[in-house]
Amino acid sequence: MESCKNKDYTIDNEQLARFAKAMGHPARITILNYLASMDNCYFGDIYNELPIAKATVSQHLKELKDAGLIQGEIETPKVKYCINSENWEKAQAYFETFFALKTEKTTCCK
Amino acid sequence: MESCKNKDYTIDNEQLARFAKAMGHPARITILNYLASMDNCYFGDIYNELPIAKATVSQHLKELKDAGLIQGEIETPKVKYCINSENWEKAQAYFETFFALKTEKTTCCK
DNA sequence: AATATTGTTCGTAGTTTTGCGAACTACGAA
DNA sequence: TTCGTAGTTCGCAAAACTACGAACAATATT
Repeated sequence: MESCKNKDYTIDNEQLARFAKAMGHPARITILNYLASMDNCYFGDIYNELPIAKATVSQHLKELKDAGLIQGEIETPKVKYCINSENWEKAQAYFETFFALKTEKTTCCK
Repeated sequence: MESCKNKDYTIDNEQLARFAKAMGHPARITILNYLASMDNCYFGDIYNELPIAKATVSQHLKELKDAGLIQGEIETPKVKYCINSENWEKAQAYFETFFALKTEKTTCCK
């Protein structure tokens, strides 16, 4: 019957997935938690919170930055990272909306 | 100086990352959206919502099931999927708590 | 018994992720 | 200039992810 399956994913679903993917690693959750609750947010501090090599920390930070959840600023000789508030709130709204979809539903199976 | 870096990730951070990772693909977000808003949730319906092969759909469903976000039930000859409400709420709470951490903070850089 | 329906599983291919050490950049201090 | 500090980038390896077609299982229909 070949039903019309040339659907693409919606922009919103892509964006939510992007945020979720960025959060999809314990190191990155730890980083975000740390940044969300601290004022001091230098690379070295973050590195000390994590059980991984600094090269790897740098990579995770890059991914979070690419996803828009954090931002960095050079403060020679250190690098200061922090939450990107604008996108943080955007992400929060995305997740909130997403989970709210379910609310009043009855379970459909089992 | 070898600061003590044998920290592990916390269980909560691991769990949140697990949920986030499961949500980290547009196909899986689409599936969850669909299941969260429908009562009919057979494999075929889900398959028709997605621009990918059924083998791939099956794989994504398996990942969501492994992460605990959905559950399936055989209703010969079909398979009925739905949200796992208990874990859905757990995930919702995890994300809510996570994002709430930031609230009143001033931006720490830039 | 042969067919059709509905999904799952297998095997495979290509891409991405994760992680590390080593090399590198940029700057300040000795 | 040489050294130390603070991070990033490079190159590599192993593992995980994404996707597909083909084969398979389980049941219902002809």
